[in-house]
Amino acid sequence: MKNVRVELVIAGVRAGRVEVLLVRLPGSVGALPGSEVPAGRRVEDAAHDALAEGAGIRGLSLEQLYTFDRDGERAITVAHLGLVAAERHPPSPGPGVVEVRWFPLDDLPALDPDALEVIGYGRSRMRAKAAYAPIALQLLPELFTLAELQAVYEAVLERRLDTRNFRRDVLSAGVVEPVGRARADRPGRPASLYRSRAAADFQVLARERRIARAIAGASTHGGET
Amino acid sequence: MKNVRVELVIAGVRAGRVEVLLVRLPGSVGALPGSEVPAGRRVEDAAHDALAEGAGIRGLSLEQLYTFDRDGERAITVAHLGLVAAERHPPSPGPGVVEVRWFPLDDLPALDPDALEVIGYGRSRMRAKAAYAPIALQLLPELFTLAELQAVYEAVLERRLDTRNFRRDVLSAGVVEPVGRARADRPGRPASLYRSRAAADFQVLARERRIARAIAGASTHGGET
DNA sequence: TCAAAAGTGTTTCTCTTACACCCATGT
DNA sequence: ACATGGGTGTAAGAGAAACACTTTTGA
Repeated sequence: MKNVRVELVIAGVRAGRVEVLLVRLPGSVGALPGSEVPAGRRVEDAAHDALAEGAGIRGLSLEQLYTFDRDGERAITVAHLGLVAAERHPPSPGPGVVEVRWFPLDDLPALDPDALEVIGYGRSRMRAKAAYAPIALQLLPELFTLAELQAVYEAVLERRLDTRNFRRDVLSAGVVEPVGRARADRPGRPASLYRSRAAADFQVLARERRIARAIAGASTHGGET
Repeated sequence: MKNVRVELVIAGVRAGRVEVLLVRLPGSVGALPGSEVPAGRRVEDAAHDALAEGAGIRGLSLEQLYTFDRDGERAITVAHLGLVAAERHPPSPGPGVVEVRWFPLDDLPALDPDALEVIGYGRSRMRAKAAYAPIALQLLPELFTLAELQAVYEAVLERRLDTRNFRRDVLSAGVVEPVGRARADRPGRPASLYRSRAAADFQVLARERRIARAIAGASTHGGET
């Protein structure tokens, strides 16, 4: 018998940076959203509960990351990863939570080292997954421009992509479709909007690897060795 | 509070087939080695214990696979994967175990569906890992021929590799070194023996991907699309 | 008319794949 | 001598990467 906890790495991308959701509990520094798993509750359900209760975010699809067992005494922690469009999920602190906020990965507040390790796992998984699944589509609102899509990939993969190659590959993969309208709010030529063709089913099968590779792997632009 | 179990997928390769270790407990069909995790024991340590006690195999490096929580009531199961050279680890049944044996993946005995699912996870992980880490070196005895190495990859990847490409890639990757001697026990030209240059550190870093790809990806020979 | 972002094809190169014959030994 | 498995190089093709200018809008 052991105490079992869930912890959540909820990741989004904003302004070209990957961000994670952190909560602050009364009298403590920042931490990942999480909770104890009650005796009769499934671990995955408890993860959803913790996210809903701690940060007011519901209906996300969560993926198990790793099970940590640090000391053998206290509890084991089953870490999960969730990807969301940050702008569309303004988090609201639940009961017993002082503050919930997005923090860029490269500008995290003071955190306990275990949480940092969990975040590291999340970041790796995210990057690895980008290589075979169109995760960027989960990180954007329903309508987006190809430049925004590219920016998400660049943030996740931490390298610059070549625009021409990227556009060619994404379009020929057929995972997005143009909505035709164009923004005209900012200076510069307005971009056409697209939406994911995958619609509801973001779960990409392994045999669709070719598509995923196209969308993920689009070539670099003078990257390092 | 929940009961926590460990279960182990111990995989080897023999005669060109991937095999897993199964135990038979009194009055039950086959099952994966495993046990409850005692309260004060780390999960990973418990996994090593279960393998030592159930099958008499020690000192293996184990990798966490996934944490299963099937019903929410009984227990959660943290599954692990271990790779071994089957010939070098003749399993011996521990106390309370009727029989321990290697079974080829394509010829498993009656098993409960949960165990099959865990084995499926192990098989996927193994195949995926072969793409970026030289796992085949863990599946062979200390000295081996390149033909044996190739056979292991073919078993794990479930496709045939082209001998010339395979040898070129493996040798140019520099992960093995010739020991120079040659067997002369069977008919045919004796093969030179090699050993892993990685010696103790089988843990291959991500940035060595190029090497790993070389050893893993060596080209197909008229495989299917 | 200028600043700002969007959009568009072609060429080079590297990596992957395909392929067939001679060599060394045991019987 | 022959049967058996070991060992070797090259050429064609596919996929990845590099590269610069024109277009459309707001200010």
